[in-house]
Amino acid sequence: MYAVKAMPRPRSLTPAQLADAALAVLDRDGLTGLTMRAVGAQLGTSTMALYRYVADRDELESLVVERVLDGVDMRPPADGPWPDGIRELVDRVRAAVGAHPAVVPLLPAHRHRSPGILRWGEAALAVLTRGGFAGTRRVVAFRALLAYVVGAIQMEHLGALAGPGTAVIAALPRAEFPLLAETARAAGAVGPDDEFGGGLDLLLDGLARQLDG
Amino acid sequence: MYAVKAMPRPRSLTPAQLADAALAVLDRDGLTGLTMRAVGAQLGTSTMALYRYVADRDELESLVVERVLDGVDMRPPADGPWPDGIRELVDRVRAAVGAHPAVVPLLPAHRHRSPGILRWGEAALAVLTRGGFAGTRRVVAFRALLAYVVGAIQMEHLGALAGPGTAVIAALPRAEFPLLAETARAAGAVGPDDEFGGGLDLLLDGLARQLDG
DNA sequence: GCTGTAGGTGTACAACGTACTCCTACAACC
DNA sequence: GGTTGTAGGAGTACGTTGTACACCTACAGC
Repeated sequence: MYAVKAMPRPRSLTPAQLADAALAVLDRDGLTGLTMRAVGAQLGTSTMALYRYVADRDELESLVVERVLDGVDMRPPADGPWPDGIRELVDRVRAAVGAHPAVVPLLPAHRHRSPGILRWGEAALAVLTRGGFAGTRRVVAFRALLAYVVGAIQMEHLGALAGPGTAVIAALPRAEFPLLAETARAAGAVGPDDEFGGGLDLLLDGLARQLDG
Repeated sequence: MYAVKAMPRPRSLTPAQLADAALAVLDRDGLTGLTMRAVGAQLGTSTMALYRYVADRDELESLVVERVLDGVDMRPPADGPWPDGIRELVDRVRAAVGAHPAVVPLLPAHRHRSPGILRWGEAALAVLTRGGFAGTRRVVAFRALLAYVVGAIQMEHLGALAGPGTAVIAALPRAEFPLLAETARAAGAVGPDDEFGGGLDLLLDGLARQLDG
């Protein structure tokens, strides 16, 4: 292996450039616009050149997810009450994802393989552990937190009740969905941050109560 | 309009048959296998005949979602403590979806338009209202509940921590993700029901605490 | 310079959603 | 019971997707 006869042409792209280009396409044209051809055009290369960097479209999506999560500070906040630490961690991913809403549909599918999401999980577990959670309780707490965050972020970017989506529901047949219509109207006074944070607080309160009891 | 000259050939399919066929394809071949051609073949009709019943593939998916939710009892439980009512409602949808796991990725996108999901929301709001929630609090409670349910169901069927997905995480590099690895091992002792229900209980505890305080 | 390697390009194909055109079968009339 | 108008169903065809394959190309090392 040490006596290599010749070295090939060096790569003209970095994975980071590829990820940036794909993210740019995603931000501009949405998830349906994220095609191999579009990313190739964005980079000024052929479509097939991308396959020297990723095995398939799925891997390209992974690259995008990772790129969005790259800017997130994944260090667990070390001081302060543990619920504040969780809130901080949650807010960081929420902000990062909010800057690129089109990645939202990709998150559930890439949840297992994404190093970024795994690092976030590790940080969240560190905070929970510091708060006193261990064993089965920690498993359930962690999963509940993840479920809420995943669900709430999706709700937020697929038409929140507080937001443009409200109008749709407010126009529902009153007779059939009286409570939904009423709730949709009341939701106008609740901002996305209050909605997201309020739900998280409910979960954190439940966790705190479990620690006490 | 009353003197119609001739009546056309009657439809040979019912929407229900179409929904059943699509659901059968979805169950058998997964979401990627749910194509117009496959559903046409399943029904023994041409592909294009489907377009007499649905405008496009998206509408076909709506039909499938509705079919899955059709069997769910959407009447809000009228007696017993309100948290038990919520648990009951949540368990019903979870069971229905669990019988057709491949629909899970469709749920977030169809959340707004699906009459079935709307009816579920109305029922959940009825229970929350009976429990004493109103105004802004009810908005936040409802949204938090929905976020948790949507998120938890997706986590459950896209590889739960307690479940087959555990193995993937348990194989993580220990040095980099010590807590995740440990949690994955501990998760082996937690069944999916305990995991799902435990998280829901945390949220319900938070809600109950809010009502008291 | 020569050369071997891996990078980049172009072509091609199967499968998808669906627009368009034609044929067909039935209910309502004489 | 034949005729007819209507909407349903079938067939064909097109643009777009991911990607397999075969080819050419440019550079590091001799």
